[in-house]
Amino acid sequence: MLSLPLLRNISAIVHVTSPKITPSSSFIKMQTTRLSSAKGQTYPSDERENPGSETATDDCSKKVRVFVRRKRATKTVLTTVEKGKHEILDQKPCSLPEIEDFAYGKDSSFPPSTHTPANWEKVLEGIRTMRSSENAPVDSMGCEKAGSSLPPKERRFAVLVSSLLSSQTKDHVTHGAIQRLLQNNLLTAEAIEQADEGTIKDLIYPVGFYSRKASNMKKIAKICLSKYDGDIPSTLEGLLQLPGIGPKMAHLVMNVGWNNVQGICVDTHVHRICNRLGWVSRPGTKQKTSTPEETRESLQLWLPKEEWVPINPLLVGFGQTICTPLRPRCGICTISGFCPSAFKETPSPSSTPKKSQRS
DNA sequence: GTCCTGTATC
DNA sequence: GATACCGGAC
Repeated sequence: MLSLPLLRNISAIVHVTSPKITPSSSFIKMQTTRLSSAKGQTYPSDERENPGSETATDDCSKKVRVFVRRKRATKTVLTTVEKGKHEILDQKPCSLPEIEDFAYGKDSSFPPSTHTPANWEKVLEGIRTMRSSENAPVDSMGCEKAGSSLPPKERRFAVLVSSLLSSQTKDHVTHGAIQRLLQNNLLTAEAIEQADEGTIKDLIYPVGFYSRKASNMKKIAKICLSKYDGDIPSTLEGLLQLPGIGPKMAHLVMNVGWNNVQGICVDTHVHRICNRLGWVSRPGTKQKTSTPEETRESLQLWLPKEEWVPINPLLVGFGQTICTPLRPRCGICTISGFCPSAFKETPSPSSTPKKSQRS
């Protein structure tokens, strides 16, 4: 697991323009094969059924080219803009030992993304440690795991409905609603399509926005039946077409329902914490991102893909217990030394300092 | 009063 | 960016 930590979505192309550098060139070629084959690895999957979607998209991948000429080498880091078109992210001279470190996977700062924040691995490790001692609500339930004993198609539908119901709702409330739907055999597209909306509303009460969600469940069931043979959409685009399913839930469903990681599931906690840590910014600036979607795109530019799934529960739990929206507990946070926002009055979130208004 | 792993609409 | 959607817990 710890070998080649950063290379999962990186392919390396090494052009040796001069065969004069005998000691290193053959070595580089040998390693190139290994690096290239590391690309395209998909996230561990226990079920191989995923008709419409492609694993491991290239939209976050980087290509690294190392040009060796005489005694000088240049590293060029490219990112794929669209098919066949690349954009140069970074280009600078490097020494041959540097190339060897890269080839062996020792050099964790390479490729030198302009977005990669310093010490991010230490920060992540620190948060993991804090999370293992502190108990967060997110750990107790995990509502999206609902229906894990069901057949695949029904399980996926259960995942979709759980996600829909879980927004702005405590996990145990969501869990109860799912249990009631299950007991009434109302957790398939067919059943929901036939059921009365009022019945659904009563069963899912008191989840947040239950009325709107009951209505959305009916619409979703209809779409799943007419377009997907009662299954759920297997692509991000398809999921986003469903009423009540936005980017956060669409990525969650792709992750949990299809074992297909298309993007990071960014919610309010991930959004807030990444900005506090200075891990994300508006494109081309140092300003904070203003929406979770902007955060997702910024984070995906540098965070290694193997962290894309675990980052969510990690930061959610951290955000629920320590790095809270209002008055974060920087005093007990072990990574405050790395945090540019530590011990500062949080300026951004809903700051309406209407205190001292009393006569 | 404020908080809740959001989404859709204005 | 602001607001409605929803109600319960603290």
